Amino acid sequence: MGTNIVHPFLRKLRLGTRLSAEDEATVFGLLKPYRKAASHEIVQAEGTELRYLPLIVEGWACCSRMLENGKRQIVSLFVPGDLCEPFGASPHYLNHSITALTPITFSAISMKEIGVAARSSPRIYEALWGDLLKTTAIEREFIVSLGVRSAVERLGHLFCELHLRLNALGMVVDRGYNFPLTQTDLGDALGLSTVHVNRSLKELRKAGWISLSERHLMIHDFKALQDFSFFDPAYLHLNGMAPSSRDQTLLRTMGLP
Amino acid sequence: MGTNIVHPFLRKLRLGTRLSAEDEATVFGLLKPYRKAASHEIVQAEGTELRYLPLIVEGWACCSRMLENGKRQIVSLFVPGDLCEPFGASPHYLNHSITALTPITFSAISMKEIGVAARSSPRIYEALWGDLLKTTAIEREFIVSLGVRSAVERLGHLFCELHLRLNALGMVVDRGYNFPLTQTDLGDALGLSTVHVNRSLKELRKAGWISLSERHLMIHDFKALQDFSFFDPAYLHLNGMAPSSRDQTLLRTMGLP
DNA sequence: CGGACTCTTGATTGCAGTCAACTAAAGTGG
DNA sequence: CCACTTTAGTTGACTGCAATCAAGAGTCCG
Repeated sequence: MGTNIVHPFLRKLRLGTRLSAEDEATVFGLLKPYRKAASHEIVQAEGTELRYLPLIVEGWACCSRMLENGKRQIVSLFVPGDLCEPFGASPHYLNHSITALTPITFSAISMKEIGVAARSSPRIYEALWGDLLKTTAIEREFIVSLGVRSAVERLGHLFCELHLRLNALGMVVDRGYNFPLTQTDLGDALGLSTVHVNRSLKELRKAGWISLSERHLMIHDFKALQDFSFFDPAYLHLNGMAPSSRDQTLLRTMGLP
Repeated sequence: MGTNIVHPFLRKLRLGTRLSAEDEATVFGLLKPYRKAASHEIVQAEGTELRYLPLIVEGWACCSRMLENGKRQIVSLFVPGDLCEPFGASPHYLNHSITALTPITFSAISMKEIGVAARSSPRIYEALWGDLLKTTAIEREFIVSLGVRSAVERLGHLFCELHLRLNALGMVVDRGYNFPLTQTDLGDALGLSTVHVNRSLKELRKAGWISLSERHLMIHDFKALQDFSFFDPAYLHLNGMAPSSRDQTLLRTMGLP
C-alpha cells in the first residue's frame, strides 16, 4: 500500500478507476500552485481565452452565462475536485464565465500537460474520461430537470445529486452537508425566481424531508425526497454500477442496513 | 488538392481543423457499414451498454430521457455528421436513449479504434476534441434556453442554432432548411406543451420572421430573430472565431453584403 | 373507410414571476 | 459606537405565461 494522497480531485478519479501510486503522483504533479478567489469573484471571464483548466480544491464555484436581458443562468455547479472544463481540448475562448460562489481555493492544470499525462498511462486516460463522462451526464440530467421537473422537484433533485457527489468525497456528515448557495443562486441555477425558491424550500421543509438553514442542508428522508424528485442516481456512475442498481447505491451511500 | 471525401462527419471536423487527406481517410475508415432506422426507432436504449458510437449520416435523431411520470425530455438533437456520444470513453451504460426522429442512416465507430486514431494524428485529435467542445457548448446553451428564455425565445434560438449548424454542412438552401420535427417533438425538446409550441410558432409567423410548414423552415429575418432570441453564435465555434465576432459570422452565413 | 397522427383553436386552470414591504444580519464609515 | 447601507430571507397580493382539457379539421396509411 503506497502513499495515499488526500486530494478531492484524486478522490474523484479513484471512484471510477484504480490508479497506481505512480499514476496518482503524475496527476498530482499536474496541479499548479493553489490560488484563492473571493466569493463572487470571476475566475475566468466569458469571452477570454482559456489556457489552463481551473480545478476546484475548496469551496464552490459555477459556470454561468449572462443574457442581454440581465438574466443569469448557472449552467454547472462545481464542488471540490471538479475540473471546470473538458480536459483534452486546446486553448479556446470561453462562452460562459467561471465564478466563485464562496471563497475558493483552486488550482490549474496545463491543457498540454494533462494531455501528455493521459497519453502516458491508460489508467489516467481512463480516469479522466470517466470523469468527463460523469460531468456530461450531470449536465444532461440538468437539462431534464429544467425541462420537465417542477420547482420543488428541481430543488429536491439537486439536493439528492449534491448529496451523492459530496458523499463520494467524504463531505457528507451525519446526512447533512454544507450548502453555501443563497436562494438567489439556487434560482439562477434552477431557472426560478428567488421568491419561488423560497416558497418551494418551505414546502420541502413542511414535508419533513429536509432542513436548510445557516448554510447547512440536512436531508432527513432521502428515499422520500428521491422518489418525489424522480432522482435516479445511475447517471453519477458512482460504482461503475449497472443501471437501475439504484437501491443498492442508496443503501451504500446512506450507510443504512 | 487531394481527394475530397464528401461526408457530413468530415465536413464537420474540417470546420475546426485542417485535416490532411491521409487523416481524412483514417477517419473515414473508422466508419462501420451504414445501417437504417425507421422514424421513432430506438437506436440505443436507455440502460444498455454502449460499445459503438452512433454517428448520424442522414436524417435527424435525438438523445432523450423518459421520466417515471411519463414526461419525455429531449436532451440533444443530432443532425447529419453528429457523433451521439463523447468519443474517448470506454464502453459504459447509457442513462438516456438515442432515438431516430426521422428515418435515418447511421454508422458506428468503435470506441477503441477512434481512440487509436486520435492518438495516431495530432490533427485528428484536435478535430475530435474541437467537435466534442462544440457539442458540450451546445448542451450548455440549451440549459440557458430552458432556464431563462421564454417559449417564443426558445423556439427562435433553436431555429437560429440549427440554421447555422446545418448551413455549415451546406444543408441550408435559400435561407430555409428541412425541419422534420413535429410540434410534439419540439415541445419535448424545449420543455413546452404541444399546444403552447403551436401558439408560439404562430407568434413567430405573425412577426414575419419565419415560416414553417410541410417540414420546411424558412427564416425570413435572421437578424431580427437572433436579436429577439438572444442568440449569440459564438458557442458554435464556427470559424475558430474570437467571441463577439457575431456580426461577421452572420454576414458570412447569411451570404449578405 | 376507420384509425392514428398532426395541427389548430378555444376555454379554463394553475404554477411561477413580479411587485412590494418587512425583518434580520452583517458590513461600512463618519 | 452608532447611523447607514447592503445582503439574505420571508411573506402577501396580484399578474401572466404556459399547462391542461377539449374539440374539430386535415392528412396519411393500412
